[in-house]
Amino acid sequence: MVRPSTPVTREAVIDAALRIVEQEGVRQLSMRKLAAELGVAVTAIYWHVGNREALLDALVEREIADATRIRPSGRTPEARLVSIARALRTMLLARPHVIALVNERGLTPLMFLPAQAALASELEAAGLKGERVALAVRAIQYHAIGFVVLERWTERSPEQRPTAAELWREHALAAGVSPRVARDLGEPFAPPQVFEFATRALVRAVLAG
Amino acid sequence: MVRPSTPVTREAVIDAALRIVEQEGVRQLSMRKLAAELGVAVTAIYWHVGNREALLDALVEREIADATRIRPSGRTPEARLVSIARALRTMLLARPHVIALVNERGLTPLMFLPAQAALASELEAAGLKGERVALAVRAIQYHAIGFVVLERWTERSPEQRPTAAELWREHALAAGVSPRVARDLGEPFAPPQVFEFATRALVRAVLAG
DNA sequence: ACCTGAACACCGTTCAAGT
DNA sequence: ACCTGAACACCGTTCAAGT
Repeated sequence: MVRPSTPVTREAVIDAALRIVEQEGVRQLSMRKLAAELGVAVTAIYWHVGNREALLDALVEREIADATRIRPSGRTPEARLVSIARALRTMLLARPHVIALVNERGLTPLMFLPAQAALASELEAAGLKGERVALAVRAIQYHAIGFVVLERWTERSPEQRPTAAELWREHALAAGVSPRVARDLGEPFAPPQVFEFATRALVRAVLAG
Repeated sequence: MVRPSTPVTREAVIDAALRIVEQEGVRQLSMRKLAAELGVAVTAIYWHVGNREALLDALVEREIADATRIRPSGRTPEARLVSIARALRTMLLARPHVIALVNERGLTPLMFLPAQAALASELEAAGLKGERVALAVRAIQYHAIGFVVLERWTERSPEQRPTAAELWREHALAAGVSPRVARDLGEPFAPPQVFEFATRALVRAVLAG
């Protein structure tokens, strides 16, 4: 993986680090590995970016700059609000490893400001007033972000050892749940479908007051 | 922190590890620190628990065994469903560091089975049928767990550098949001209140179909 | 300005050896 | 059965020294 004579720049270091972080996760990013990949001594990295912490700062800065502005689409308030939540989900799925880093660095408000503003604006346009607006903004925001975080978790985690299906086969009757529902819960589910369903329900309830 | 002559048992190792994990986080759990705390050589730990990974397995096993069964309370379906979500939140807040470990070890279905069963049972009792039941179970489950994960994140993260208040002071007008709402969004919020509001809204919408 | 090698204080883990 | 010390292969980081 050693690139012989290409001059190493700060940008190149950040590029390489970003690649490792996105592909293998933050824990796999070691200064020595990075140096090896760039074909320089470990200490050269330190000259360019300071240290590991500062390197992660630089990653985060770049990712936040890339975060696209949110543009609501649709004609009804419900559709427009759901479209914001959907955009939030898409943005987070495209930046899997960075969210935690952003948060550690205290830049979460900055990152989610566009989405918050869009939600608030739509909710006011839909007629919501007073303290209910901020409450509704946060409810939708937490719902969307929390959902995606869990969704990513489930994707990344290894196969579950007692399968959901196995568990539901054993416990269905004792739990007072019908066979049909027990079977459904034992099967894998499509996150986008659940996200759409839950978001739509939440938005509708929030608009109804 | 050296306990001189007390015999070190497997249980004592797990106890000490659990204390470190809950107080300082998983990353701070090092075999050497653990050994120092117990007053033995590092390698003694290995005799008792195998290795670091196996030690974390043991932690998780104990925590799952401690996870209390969920007992819905309240008279209306809405109240009972909200009470399950609330119990889920309480359980997770009491076990901050363990959720990620449980998930890495593939034991998530096992941990959340009681809550899933309780939700499914209540939703069927409320008259929901067919595929909508499993969909609703997952919507509520993801909502509750996702919310708490974010809530913990926000608590643990350092002070945010551009304050939400500062950001909202600058951007309020450009974003098309009223001064009142901008001020509200610039202030810190009470997670339990938002959780209650969002959960109630979601549950109501799910029950309405 | 940019890079190197040596060194320090940390890790997790293995292994032969002690009682 | 239970514990030790030495050793190995890893970390992040600093520093004096090179061009």
